[in-house]
Amino acid sequence: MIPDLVIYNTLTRTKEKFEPLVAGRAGLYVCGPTVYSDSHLGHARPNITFDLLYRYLTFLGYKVRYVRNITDVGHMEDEVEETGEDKISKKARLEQIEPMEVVQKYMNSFHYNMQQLNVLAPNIEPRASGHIIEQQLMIDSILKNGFAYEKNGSVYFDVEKYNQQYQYGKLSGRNLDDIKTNTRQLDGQSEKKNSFDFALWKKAAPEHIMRWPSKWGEGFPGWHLECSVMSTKYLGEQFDIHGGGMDLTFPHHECEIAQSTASLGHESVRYWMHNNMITIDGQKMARSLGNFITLRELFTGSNKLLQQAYSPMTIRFFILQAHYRSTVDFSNEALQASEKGLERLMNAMKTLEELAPAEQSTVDISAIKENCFTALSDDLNSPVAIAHLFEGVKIINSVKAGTEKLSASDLAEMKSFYSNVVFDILGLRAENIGGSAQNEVLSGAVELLISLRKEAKANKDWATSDRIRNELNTIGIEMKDTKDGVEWKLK
RNA sequence: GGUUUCUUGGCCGAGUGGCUAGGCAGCGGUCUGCAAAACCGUGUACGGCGGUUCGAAUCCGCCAGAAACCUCCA
Repeated sequence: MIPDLVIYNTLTRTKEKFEPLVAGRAGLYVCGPTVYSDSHLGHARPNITFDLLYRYLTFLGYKVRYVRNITDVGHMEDEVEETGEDKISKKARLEQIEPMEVVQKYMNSFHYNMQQLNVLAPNIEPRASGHIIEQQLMIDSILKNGFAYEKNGSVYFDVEKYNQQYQYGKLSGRNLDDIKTNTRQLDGQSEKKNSFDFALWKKAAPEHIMRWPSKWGEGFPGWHLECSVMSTKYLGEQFDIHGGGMDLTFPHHECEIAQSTASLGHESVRYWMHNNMITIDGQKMARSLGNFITLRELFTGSNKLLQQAYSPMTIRFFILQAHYRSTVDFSNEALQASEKGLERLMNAMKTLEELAPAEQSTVDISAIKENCFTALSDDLNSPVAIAHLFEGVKIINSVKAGTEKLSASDLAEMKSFYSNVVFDILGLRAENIGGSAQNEVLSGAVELLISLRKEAKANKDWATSDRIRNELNTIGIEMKDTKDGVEWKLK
């Protein structure tokens, strides 16, 4: 009853049915972060998108191996830094600490942010610095196959030569002639045969902190090599899905294809998936543009652009409410809308647990279920799946109000369906469960105030009852009278 | 300049050759000592101009505007 999963393959620019290389198993590689500063909202997108994919594949019964790398060698900053030092060593200099200390610090904060967002850990999280030997071996094989050349202690990929035999640019829809006429001339490129050649191994300048020995001299691996190496090491020379941000399509993923092909004689990736960007005022949010909001700032509200703090689940829901291949524009209004929508959904989840079964159902729930899975199977259309969930919310609330009825079996089906989709697949979780706050002392104190207020209300002493509510509100505890008693939560 | 893509109601955001996406806000109502919340109901939009078609917001062309990539980037 769940339709076949169809995913959009950047390579063919069409939606294709997902057919794994090995029946029942799925191999997934996703480009992870370069850990040199705090993660921002933009980083949440691919991680949540591919977390959804991972969760959905798992739900569909695949045994998934999910590999997501940590880039801890650093990428070149040719334009900004004429010295050509990499991001990590630059940051290390600024903070006067070891490069690996920078890496550890921001890797930890990245992991923490991902946990907050309920992003599952990958099965393998390889680091570029831990695969220097493997990278050198791949360079060897590319050299041996004649698609690279050494110059002054650096090794470059020979794009023109590669393009004679294979097709450079197939992923991003470019051809070499266009690239030739349009590539900007950059400094320090005299070593390369052509400006569009890229480094496989780069000789380390004396001041460059991160360096490893090699047969070409001390240096460090090129920008694109780690992914080719680590994906095939852990998933095989050919594997199912490679994901990442759209901005990585060219040159990063294009170069990955070239490296793997030049080394192995064939491509490795069967389905390329790319998530779109998060924009702010219509422009891409990026570290380099300086228009980013870190996840920590979002969760605490400490950024001038933010009118309030937004919880991790609000951020997750916000991202899931847009299709992963569309841009999604940041705004306080949009996030507040997501916050309220999520609250409505989660309240319905709670209500669902409390519903009493009836003899017979007065509504058909099968359509919602089917529509929801149809949407998810259609290239992970989470916004449409969520829309169908909200149709169910209406039913749940109507049952609670007594205008509709659900049989015991339908009710059980609804419970498992909502739990599957909301918790397991979309990866949402309940937040702000006030009454059962972790802190028992606080709970006890608030319960006492609630009972005092109840007495005041019984005596129609509105001044006292309002005072308790208002002053708690000032302190940061929100108290609400509902039909079923008093609810409270930390704001 | 090249490559790719986008333009949907007050805001966000799906989708589609003919059948109300959804959320938020607004409005009306229910509930309530008050407040807040919650719940129910409610909106007929697809950049402009042409073309194809019985019929287009959906296909084609042109125009306008925007973005991503071409340079590290999620």
